[in-house]
Amino acid sequence: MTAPVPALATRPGGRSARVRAAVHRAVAELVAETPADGLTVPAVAARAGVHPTTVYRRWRTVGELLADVATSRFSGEVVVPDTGSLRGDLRRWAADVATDLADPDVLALMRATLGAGGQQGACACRGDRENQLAAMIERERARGGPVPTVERAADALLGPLYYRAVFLDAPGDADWARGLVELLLPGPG
Amino acid sequence: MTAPVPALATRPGGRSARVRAAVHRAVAELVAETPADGLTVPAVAARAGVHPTTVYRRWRTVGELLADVATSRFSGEVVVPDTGSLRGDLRRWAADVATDLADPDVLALMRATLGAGGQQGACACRGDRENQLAAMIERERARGGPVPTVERAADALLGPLYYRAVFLDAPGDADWARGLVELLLPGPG
DNA sequence: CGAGTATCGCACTGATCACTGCGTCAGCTA
DNA sequence: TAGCTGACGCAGTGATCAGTGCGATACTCG
Repeated sequence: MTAPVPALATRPGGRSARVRAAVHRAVAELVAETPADGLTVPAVAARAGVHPTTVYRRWRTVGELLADVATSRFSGEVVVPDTGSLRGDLRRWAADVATDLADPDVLALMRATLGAGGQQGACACRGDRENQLAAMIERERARGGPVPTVERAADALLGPLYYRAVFLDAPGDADWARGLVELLLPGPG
Repeated sequence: MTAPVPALATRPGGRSARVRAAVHRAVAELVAETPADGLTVPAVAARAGVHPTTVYRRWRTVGELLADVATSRFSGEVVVPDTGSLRGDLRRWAADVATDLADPDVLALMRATLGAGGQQGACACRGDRENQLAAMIERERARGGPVPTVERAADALLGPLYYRAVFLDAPGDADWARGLVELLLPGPG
């Protein structure tokens, strides 16, 4: 958790960044294509047009590589909206998350990361979703409105969203995701 | 989906069943021990005291093997309670599921199955949890009580339960699981 | 623009894995 | 108890993978 990508800190620009991007793209493509396993370092390197040695050096194992890719993928795709009310923020945010999770490639990446990355990979798949949730709730609290706990909001929103995406074949759509918010927040819809 | 274990149908007793049990136990042990990946057919065979050829024949790939083990593991561990009321049934059932998911070995098996088994593995991890939920709800409906849809119950119960188990480090305890039921069912707690 | 340093590519090795005929043995049935 | 069928173990092969020095290259900083 201290330095997932030690190389990027010392030399951020130029070829290193290019190699990193190519490897990330290769991982995403291969995970989306291959059924499930079979994701090996030589395969990733060949797809990225990079020597396998490079991948072995920068990322120790396939699990760390997947966790790194997942961290990048699940951070920044969804932004925290600001509609003026907690209900509006959560509705838009939940719909965005649901849309993001509906992508089969994202799903494949998440499953592969869970399998190979262990606990670290699982946390990478959450990205900063819980932090975004906390930010929206905190903003509402600053406005003086009644707010649920972050824990409860995560149970009511992230739980169903991720459960459907990972374990069911049919990911929820945006309307269903917005409905989750109505169940979480009492009062007039 | 037609015949996950073709061998068991024709010759259920004796050595075949013994081999199957040994392989299942070996998979569970190895998944619990090894960090994440590295689960190979030779390793499983060696742990089970079985020749690798046998594993290759009965289960085509590691993914199918994991899906088979997960199906066995996640079916039958939790039974449908019958307390006389939907609330009581769900409370006990949710607590049982939470307790089951708190086992790190179960968690490791689930993550590995998700990673290697793809969609089939994901369904295997649910086991017959949704069917159990549907059974409890259907029984309450026969009693004439108000019931939520199975979909909503799954979102409110299985969603948080599985989300916490897989993506968070801290699985929910039994009290928290019972609290989920109170949020699902309106009225007096 | 030049020196310094980190990163990458190349060639190589040991080890492991996935997979296939063939003979043998155990379990079902009459 | 005897015959038959199917599952298992054995030996072996081609292929792939993980991991390691060494030289070359590209980026950063003074």
